[in-house]
Amino acid sequence: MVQKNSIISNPNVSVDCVVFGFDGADLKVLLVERYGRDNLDFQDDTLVLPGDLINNHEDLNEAASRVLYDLTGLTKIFLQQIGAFGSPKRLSKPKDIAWLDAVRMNPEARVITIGYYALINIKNYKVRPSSFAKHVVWRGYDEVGELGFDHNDILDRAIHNLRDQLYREPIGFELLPSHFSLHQLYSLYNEIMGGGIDRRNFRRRMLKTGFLKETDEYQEGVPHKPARLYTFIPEEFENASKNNFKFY
Amino acid sequence: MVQKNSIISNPNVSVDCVVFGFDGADLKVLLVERYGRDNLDFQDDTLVLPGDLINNHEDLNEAASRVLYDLTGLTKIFLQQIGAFGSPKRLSKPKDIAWLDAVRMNPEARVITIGYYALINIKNYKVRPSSFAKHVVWRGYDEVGELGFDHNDILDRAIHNLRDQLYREPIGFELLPSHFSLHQLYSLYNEIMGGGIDRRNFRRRMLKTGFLKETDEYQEGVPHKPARLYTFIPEEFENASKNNFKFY
DNA sequence: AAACTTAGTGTAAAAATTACACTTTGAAAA
DNA sequence: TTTTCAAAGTGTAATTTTTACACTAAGTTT
Repeated sequence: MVQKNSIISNPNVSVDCVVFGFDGADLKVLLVERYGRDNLDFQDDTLVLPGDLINNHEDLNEAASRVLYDLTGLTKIFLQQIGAFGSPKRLSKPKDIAWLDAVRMNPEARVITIGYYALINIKNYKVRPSSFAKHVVWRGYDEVGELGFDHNDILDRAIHNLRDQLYREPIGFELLPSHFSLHQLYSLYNEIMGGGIDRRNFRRRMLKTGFLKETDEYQEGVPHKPARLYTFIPEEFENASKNNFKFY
Repeated sequence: MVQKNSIISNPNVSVDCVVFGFDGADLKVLLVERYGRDNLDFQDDTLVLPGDLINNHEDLNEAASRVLYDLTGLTKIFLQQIGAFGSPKRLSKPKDIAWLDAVRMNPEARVITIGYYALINIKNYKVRPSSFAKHVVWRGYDEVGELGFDHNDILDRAIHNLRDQLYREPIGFELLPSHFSLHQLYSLYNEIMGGGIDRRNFRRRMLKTGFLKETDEYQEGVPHKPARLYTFIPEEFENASKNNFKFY
C-alpha cells in the first residue's frame, strides 16, 4: 500500500461528488467505474460517483475539489455540499465489501461520506490523460442504473438540491458556455425541472431579472435563424438579490 | 476513561444539534455549558451546542437522537440534518484545545461534525434530573454570544435552513402545542422570519391551505377575548402537497 | 423560389398579493 | 353594572404576477 509522504487519509470520512453536465438536451452525470485507489489493477464494473477518503489536514471542500481536479483537470468548479451520508450499512453490499477488501487499508472502517454536487460546462471537460481516463463515463440522468455503495441516495439528494436551487441561485449558468442563447437556457431549465415550462413566459421572465445582458454575438453554424447570445452578469444578480426581486 | 461495553465511539465524527424552542414570543436555542464526556468534573463556562462523537454502529440520525434524548428525555423529536462541518481548524481555539485535552481520548483527532437542527415544543421540555441538568440553558436566538468550537457557524446554517423550510414544510407546528391559536402561529412565523408579516393576510392564507382544522376549544385564562384553537392535519398537508398548492 | 427550422414577439384573463381599519368579545377594573 | 382594556376576528379594492396561447421573421437548405 503506497501512501504519499505526510498525506494521511482519514479512514472514517470521505467525499463523493455528483458531477452534472448539460449537453444541450440532456442532464448528464459523470460516473466512474470502480477502481483501486492505490491499486488501479483492481476494478469491477460497478459504476460509482467519483470520491475519495479525505486527507487529514484537508478541508472537506478541498477534498471534493481535489477529487474533481484529479478527474477533470478543472479547478474553480462550482461545488455545493448536500449533506452527510452515514448509514452503518452503506458499504455492505457484497460487491462493495469485495472492493473495500481489495483496496482499503482498513476495509472494515466505518465511513461517513460527505456528498457534493458539482456543475460543469460539459464542453470544458476533456478526459484527462490519467489513470482515471478509461474508467469515466457521462450518463444521462435518466439512464443511471444501480450504483455502488449508497450512491443512488446521494444522487437523489443531489438532483433534489439542484432543482431546489435552480430558481434561487444563478447556478444554471455554470452548466452553459459563458455566452449562450435563451433557447439553451430554456432547455436547461426545462430539462432539469422535468419539463412543462412555457417558452415565451420563461424568456420574458429571465430578461426581466436584469442579470442577463445581450451581446452582439449570434449562434453560428445552425441551419436556421441564429439566436442572439446573452451573458450572465453576477453583479446584477447580487444587486437584484438585495432589493425585492423574484428570480421566478 | 470509562467506556461502556461494545459501545465504541468514532474519534473522527460527531454530531451537534441546534435545538430550537419557541416560548410564544422569542425563538430560543438550547445551549449547554461545556462539560466532560466521561469526566463531568471538567467544565469551563463556554457555551456550546449539545453534541457528541458518534458510536461506531450508530446511524447519524440515531446519534443526534441519542444526544437529544440524553438532554431532554424526549424521543421522536423533529430533526433535520443541515450538513457537515469539517474545517481542519474548527477545534483550534485555545479553550477548545484545553477542553479536548481534558476530555477526549485522542484530543488531536480530526473531527468532522454533522450539524442538525431540532424543533421542540418548549413546554414539553423539562430539565432532566441528570448530570446535564445544571449545565443547560435556553438562550434567545438574538442573545446567543460566542460559542465554543465552530458552533456559531452551525447555528447560522441552522437558522438559515429553518427560515428556508418554514414555508415549504409544515415544521412550525413542531414548535407549538398540538392545539394552538392563529395568533401563536403568526407570532412564530413572524419571529422566525424577522418580522413584517401582515397579520390578516397571514391568517387568511393559513386557513386557505386547508391543513388547519378548527377545534371547539378556546384559549383559557387570558384577560381578553379568547382565541379559537386550531390543529394541524398532516394528511391534509400531504394531500395539498400533491396537487397545485402553495403554502405561502 | 420554396420549404424548413428555430427565433422572436404581445395580449387578455385569471389568480395572487398587498395594504389597510373597524367591530366583537370576554375579562378586569372602576 | 358600567366602563375600560386587549387581543380576536373580519373584507375589499388596487396592484402585481402568472398563465395560456399563435403568428411573423429570418436564415439555411433543397
